[in-house]
Amino acid sequence: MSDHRDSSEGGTPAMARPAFLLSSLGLQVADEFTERLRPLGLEPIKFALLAHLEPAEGSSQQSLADALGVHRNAMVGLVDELEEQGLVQRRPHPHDRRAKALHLTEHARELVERGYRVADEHDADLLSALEESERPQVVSLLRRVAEARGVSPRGHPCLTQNSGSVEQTSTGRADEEPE
Amino acid sequence: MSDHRDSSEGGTPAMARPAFLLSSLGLQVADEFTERLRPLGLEPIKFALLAHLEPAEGSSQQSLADALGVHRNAMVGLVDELEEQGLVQRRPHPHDRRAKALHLTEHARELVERGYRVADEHDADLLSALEESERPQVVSLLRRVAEARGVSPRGHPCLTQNSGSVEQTSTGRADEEPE
DNA sequence: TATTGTTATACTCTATAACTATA
DNA sequence: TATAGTTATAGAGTATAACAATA
Repeated sequence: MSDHRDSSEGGTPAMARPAFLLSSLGLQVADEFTERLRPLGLEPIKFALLAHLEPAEGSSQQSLADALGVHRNAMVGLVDELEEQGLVQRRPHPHDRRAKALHLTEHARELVERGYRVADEHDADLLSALEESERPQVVSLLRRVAEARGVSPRGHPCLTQNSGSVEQTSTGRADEEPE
Repeated sequence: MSDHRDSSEGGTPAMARPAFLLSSLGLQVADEFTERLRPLGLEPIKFALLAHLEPAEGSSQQSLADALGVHRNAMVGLVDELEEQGLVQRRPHPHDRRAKALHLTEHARELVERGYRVADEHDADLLSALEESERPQVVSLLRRVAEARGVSPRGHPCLTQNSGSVEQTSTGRADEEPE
């Protein structure tokens, strides 16, 4: 099966090139996670939002946006939709009347739980072609590569939206809002 | 260094999840390749086009589009730009007056050569954090995972454009045009 | 003066349809 | 009737700017 025409490419077959292999696999994996999440009515970025919010309820949109690496402008639409889905609520912020305190609904907490299970299944299926003993090996090797290259959770495909504002920000840093 | 706040995520830290690790790394790698290719005046899809054309000069736009997994509509713009860059030429096709036979210029052949070198360097740098002996290990492990999941060069991020036409195609198959 | 949330706008990308000339 | 190349258009996604309320 599969038409391996890669040998026509410049000496090294494409699938023997680490970079090509990694980027191809990475995209396929991201796409598949998106599909697995779809039945829950969530896109990856929305799952990430809910998951980040779960241990930090009451956060402002701005601080959540910072944590996710998205711009606050994009945050508005995300929260709009999640609110329509009955997953988050915007409440007045106790310490800052400009801000909205975000809260999860009970339904959302269930969804986050299910989302993590989907991720667990995805992870398990992903490496199912390898021997039990080999799985921690790849993860460890990949992790070392990722660390050496400064890959952080923040740079994730799903979270890649508008994160760099050119607006006039003098301090350049917003502080955490507790509780 | 790096603020590892991943431990806040549902039991398993994000960077310990194979799927998250792979998709994050994959995106970063793809982005970096794009950057490394930029000085050549090439985007990945254009490099792929030239590289595919190199051992198959005289191909029609349609057959090249099929090989790359892009739609022929998108092909037009790509070839337009490559022609403006003085990298490809559209000549009359010897056997089919509807088609254009694509040919590389001498400059393009040099660029393809340089592009492959960029890819080689990228591959080398990518795994430089690992021991010599570990590098073929990751590649082998990843390749087995990729094969088990049916990941082919065709599904590459760079090549992901409009490949599914809904137009009326009865036979659904175009034949190769030699020489 | 700076920041939060919001809205509107512009810009890029991609997908689809439709046209022409050939087959 | 089907296919190669082309063009135009529509839609999604993303980035930027600007505004009102509040700090």
